[in-house]
Amino acid sequence: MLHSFIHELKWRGALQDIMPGTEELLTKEKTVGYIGFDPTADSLHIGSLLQIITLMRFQKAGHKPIALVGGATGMIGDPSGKTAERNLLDEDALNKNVLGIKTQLSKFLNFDSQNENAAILLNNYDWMKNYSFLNFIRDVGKHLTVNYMMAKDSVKNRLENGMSFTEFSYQLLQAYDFHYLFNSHNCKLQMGGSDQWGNITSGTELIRRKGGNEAFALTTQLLKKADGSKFGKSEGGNIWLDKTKTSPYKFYQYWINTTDEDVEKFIKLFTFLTQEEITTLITEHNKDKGKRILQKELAKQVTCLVHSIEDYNSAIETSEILFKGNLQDLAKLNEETFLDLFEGVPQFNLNYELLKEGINIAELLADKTNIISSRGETRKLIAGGGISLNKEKLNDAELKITTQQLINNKYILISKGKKNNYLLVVN
RNA sequence: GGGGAUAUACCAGAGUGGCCAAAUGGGGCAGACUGUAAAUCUGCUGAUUCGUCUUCGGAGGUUCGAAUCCUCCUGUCCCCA
Repeated sequence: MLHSFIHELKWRGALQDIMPGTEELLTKEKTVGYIGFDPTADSLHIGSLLQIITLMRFQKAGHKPIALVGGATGMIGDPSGKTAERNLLDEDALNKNVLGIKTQLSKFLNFDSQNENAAILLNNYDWMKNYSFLNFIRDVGKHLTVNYMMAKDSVKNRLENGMSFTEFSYQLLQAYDFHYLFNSHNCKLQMGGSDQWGNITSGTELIRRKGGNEAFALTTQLLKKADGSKFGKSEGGNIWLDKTKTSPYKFYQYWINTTDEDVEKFIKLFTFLTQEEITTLITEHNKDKGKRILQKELAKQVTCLVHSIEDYNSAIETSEILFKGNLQDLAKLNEETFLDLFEGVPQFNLNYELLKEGINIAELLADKTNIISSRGETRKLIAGGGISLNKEKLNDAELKITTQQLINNKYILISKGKKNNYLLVVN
């Protein structure tokens, strides 16, 4: 059981860098390992999902995971991968973010203390808050040279345009975290995305220089989509794990839309299906790619992991109606089902009086709601066949919308293109 | 401190008195094809009551007319010291 972790990361294509000796360590003993999450928002997004899953695999392989929330490091801001100095978060926001992220993380790992390898959730603010600056630079700063720190990519890339001392010190803080966990929790391994390699090795270096001990590191691939765009973004922004920020429907849609080119890679990275199961799926998929077997399975697995089977089922139902349904299907639904189905669809409330008189479609979409940014744009879209009302394509840009168009005397479904749906709720 | 260059829409980048709401490319959005994929092709991409109105770093000015000329200011880059 213990030997399988690295092997698994490898066949899944997740492994980027690994420090020599790491595999031996993991084979030899039940290891404590950690990954840090900085509280830059009150929810994690799917960019962090791979790290969460890595911790889960780590635990499943019999090791003991620590999920570290960076309440302290989050106050500083990690310069890795950033081209410009960032604004500091204020304390209130930070506290809120820490709390949100803690709640999320606790869903994914097994914290049952009955288990020998129960996960632990820690916040580095707890050991940093009373550490004085003077003591820190004496105890920690003395062990790493500026020369060493400057050699890191995260710093080098910023020398041209400047970087505050604050961000420069980030790697020291992260290094100290590792050192602290090494001593307090016997944590010998730090994992993370490949952009964290520099920060992580600062940690192993600190552990070596300060106590003469050996610690280990591995990083996972930084994901990019086949078209070069950033993974985890859609036109609406980040895909969040929090369902109030990204509805399970939208979440499901993100995964179902994975291109053929990416889907094999993603299903290996983001699911817990076995190698055999995945091989079988790939074979099936290749027989008829039009069936999108891999996309469907990927979307199912990830939606169930992050949300729930119920959320997955309603995402499917909503998708069915939105992509294959027609006006009759919509009209058949009773109110409760209707609202359930469209829970994940952006909604706008309208006053019934507006429709009594009838309102121009362009005014409705551009002024009364912000579905489309301007009236001119709305007209152009309608002229190009890009707008549907209750699943029926519009061709008249001067159309008056009245209560006649309401489904169940209350709803109007607007579609912009094939994939963007909006529900107008009229009261 | 001295000299020079440059600032144009989401980005890159042309435009150097009227034909400029501003070429072209990328990106984005929509349509066709398809499989809610990719590639390809087509249209759109400042607002508008379609008469106009606001826009080319900022503020003034010249002119019948300014992205384009002049003055000042600001930002960025380069060279010399």
